[in-house]
Amino acid sequence: MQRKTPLCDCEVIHEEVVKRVRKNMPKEAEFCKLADLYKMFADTTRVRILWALSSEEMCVCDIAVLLGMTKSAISHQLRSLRFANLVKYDKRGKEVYYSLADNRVKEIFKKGFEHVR
Amino acid sequence: MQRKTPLCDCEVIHEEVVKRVRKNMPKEAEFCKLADLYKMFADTTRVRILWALSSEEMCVCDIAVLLGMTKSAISHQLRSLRFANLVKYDKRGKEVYYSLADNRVKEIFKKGFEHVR
DNA sequence: TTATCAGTTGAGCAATCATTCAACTATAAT
DNA sequence: ATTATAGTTGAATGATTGCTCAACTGATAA
Repeated sequence: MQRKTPLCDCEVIHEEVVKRVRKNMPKEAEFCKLADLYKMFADTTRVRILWALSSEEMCVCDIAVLLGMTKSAISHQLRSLRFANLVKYDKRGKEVYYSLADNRVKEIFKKGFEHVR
Repeated sequence: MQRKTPLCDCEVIHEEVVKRVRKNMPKEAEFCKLADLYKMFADTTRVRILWALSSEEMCVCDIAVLLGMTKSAISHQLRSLRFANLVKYDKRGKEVYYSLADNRVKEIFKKGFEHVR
């Protein structure tokens, strides 16, 4: 994800435009965080997991059955989602129950589905 | 992005949960479209381009200068964004002016930034 | 204690992807 | 016509990523 700061290969054509846009531009770090957030929604498996958890909490096996995938694959993805603070987990006995960290996740979904349809 | 239909490696633990969730589950194609949409936001360069275009229309050179990248790199990304119907372009003389395809893009942004901050 | 099952983890692999580079098109200026 | 500039394109490359596999942890059941 790291990006070096390369030189551009052309002259400014509309200096005022560039200046104006740059003025309000969020910091690189903000864009990184934003991209990292959307990365979590940028994969069919993760998006399906998130959708499933937006209906109710589920354990890893349930999700694996639902999506027809291995526990390992699901667990790996849940790890990323946990890292991104999108899901929380709760170990009860042998099982681990996952649920959405907050309902802002649902809102992001909604916006997306609106656009897609 | 294609995904084969592999077998899961465990028994159902909560059959009712799985059934219930599966019942309202959107089709795979829907999730694919959603993931593809978010993929466009899942990269710092693209997200910065989209943000820039959400302020005003810009030509490729302007964007290249703004982001300190080559025209080629920018052009490649604009191509993806055009393919995803997120930007439109308008050739005027030697320059090509890009702008957002519609303002739903901005709304998606807003949701994202809300979450990140 | 031993066996079993839920879940995690790390290495490895194949696929995807962002950028570079060089060659190209098209428009404008001389 | 020639030259210069804006932009596009395709191949090549290095990095990232999603899944598999096998080994592991830790809790329950026998």
